Amino acid sequence: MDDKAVSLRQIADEAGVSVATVSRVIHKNGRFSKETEERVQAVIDRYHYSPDISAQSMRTKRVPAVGILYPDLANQHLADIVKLLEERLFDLGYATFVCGTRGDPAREEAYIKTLTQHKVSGMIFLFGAREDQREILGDLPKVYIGRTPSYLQLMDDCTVVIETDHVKSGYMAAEHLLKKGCKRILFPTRRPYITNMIPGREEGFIRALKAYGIENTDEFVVPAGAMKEEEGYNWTKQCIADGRVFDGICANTDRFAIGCVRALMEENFRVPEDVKVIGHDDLLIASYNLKRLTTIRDPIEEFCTLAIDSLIGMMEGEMPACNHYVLQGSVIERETT
Amino acid sequence: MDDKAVSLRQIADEAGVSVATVSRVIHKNGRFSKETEERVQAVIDRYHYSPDISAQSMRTKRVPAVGILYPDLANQHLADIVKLLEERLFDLGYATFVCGTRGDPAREEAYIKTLTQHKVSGMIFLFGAREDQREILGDLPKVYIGRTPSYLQLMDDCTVVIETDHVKSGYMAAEHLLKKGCKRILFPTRRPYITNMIPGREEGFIRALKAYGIENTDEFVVPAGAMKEEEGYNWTKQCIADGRVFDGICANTDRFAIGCVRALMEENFRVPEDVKVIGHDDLLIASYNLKRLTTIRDPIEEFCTLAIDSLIGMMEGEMPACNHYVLQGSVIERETT
DNA sequence: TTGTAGGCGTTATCAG
DNA sequence: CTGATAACGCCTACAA
Repeated sequence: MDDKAVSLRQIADEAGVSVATVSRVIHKNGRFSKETEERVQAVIDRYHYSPDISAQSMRTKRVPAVGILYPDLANQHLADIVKLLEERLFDLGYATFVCGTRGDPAREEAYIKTLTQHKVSGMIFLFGAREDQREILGDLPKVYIGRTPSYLQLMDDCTVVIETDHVKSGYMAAEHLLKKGCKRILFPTRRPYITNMIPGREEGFIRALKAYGIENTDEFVVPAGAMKEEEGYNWTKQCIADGRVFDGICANTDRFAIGCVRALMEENFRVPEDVKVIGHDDLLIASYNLKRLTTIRDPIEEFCTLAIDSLIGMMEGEMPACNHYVLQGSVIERETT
Repeated sequence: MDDKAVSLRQIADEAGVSVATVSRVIHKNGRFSKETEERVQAVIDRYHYSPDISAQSMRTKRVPAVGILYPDLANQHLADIVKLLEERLFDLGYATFVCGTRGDPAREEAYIKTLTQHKVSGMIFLFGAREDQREILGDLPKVYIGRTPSYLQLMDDCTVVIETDHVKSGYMAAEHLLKKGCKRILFPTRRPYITNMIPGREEGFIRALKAYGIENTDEFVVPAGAMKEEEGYNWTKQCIADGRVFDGICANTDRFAIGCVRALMEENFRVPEDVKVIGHDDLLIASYNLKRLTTIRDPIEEFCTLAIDSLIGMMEGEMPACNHYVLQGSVIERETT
């Protein structure tokens, strides 16, 4: 009753049928009698038989596995998503390969090549497909979460994009502060732009300001560097040193926002009384900070559910019902606003 | 010059040699002339040929991939390790499968079965192999990081364990506080014990107290629940409510410690002046908290380097030079002590 | 040093 | 409904 090395052949012999029949029974392809099925199934169960993946993939050109590509797993937001995707995929019979591209196009390409060689059944890109890989990937099912690759003009039947409406997110963040009474909200903007950034949020921010009667929006968009704690801290200190007057900060990331809060408190501003701060991402870190951070959260569970459903569907040959989902983030109000 | 469907056969034909020769050249098995090698290699390069993994694994029973099993990727400590391992493995030619066991033995077993079916070349267990899988896994190379499975009595040539000396860690944490002048340090202990816990730290804590002349250690070990923020918060509030007198807390995790700090500040204790707190793990969250948390950090880079080196070695047929590495953590001093 | 040929475990085609 | 049998692409004795 040992699991090792039982082959289709042996099952067939044991059941007194041909390999073809066993194969049919396994794949429920019909064309076998009820009676044969039972006999074969019994033997399969008895031996705990399951097909050899290598042999299978040799003919089918496919392995029951998918690859997930992302810039960096040390980013908790991404780790959370990978976790959800992987666990769900496993339950559905797919193993998952992970690929930390570091946002490096060369590395991304290498990963794609490797995944292709491993004959994955599908791929999921998280926040960062750089190059146009449509040629190489052909009609392999793929899902892009979080961002629409610029080259993806028209959708085909093998790709689905799931993202949040960043303009809306930016708008919501700003509006949250405006409703709390802020009159002068600063928005740290990445200059120069990098692919990774989400300009939509800035646009949403500006729209919100205008909607609330603030016209000179340029004054409130202040260039910043990267979007980590360090930069948030320095940027805030600089704003203060420059004599800027403000009562709100609409940060692009929680990590940046956390740096802002620290700087503000060091400079004896009260948060949220003097300055309100809102972040983006809802990292764990956001809820256990200096001040629990108010933030905008992406609906990652929904991301993942949609992604898996779409991907599985495509991998099973269906056409995606929709190939561009635009979801909405939500405000998680805590102590900084 | 397209990459698709070039087979050994075609390369052989193109180069005017037999498939055997091409295979030998690829695997540098010797038994071919310098001249032939060049000719063959040229064709291989020209076609960007690389062997079909499925076909290869069908004979070799091995796929250039390893599986990493861990309880939960939402735990940042684990995500950090997975990141390091994966990126390194990829550079060495191995893809990586990830498996979130949720600490569930049944799930773990299912993952192991799947990985076996995929013919991984090795496995890495992070903080949590539950069952004795030696039977099933046979002599597959495996590395356990962070914890020695209880059943692993004697080491064989296909398994390596890498962990920190938890007694030492507990000792260091306590000693750090003692040296800072703490006289009454509390240690939250998990009751009842769960597999996941690391009793060694408690022992180290007790030893440190005794070494510093404190004999009634029982008084300072206070039962707690899980080791998250919530529990740390409640546990601290309870200690205060119970009228316990203390000037230090030696927490088992950063997350617990963070809850402690929050509770302390709410109760108007000054940190670190009135009470000093030290955590464990050095999560990102630790360095951007209410107060930047002093903590004990495991040498995860070293974990990963050793793990990869050992695993790769074993996968290439070498015997591990050492099969039980016991490393030391280190104190990262910040604002809470 | 090089080539031939068998087999790894499946799936799929094509007869019965 | 069922059974031979030919691929699939590679590795590796065994021969030459």
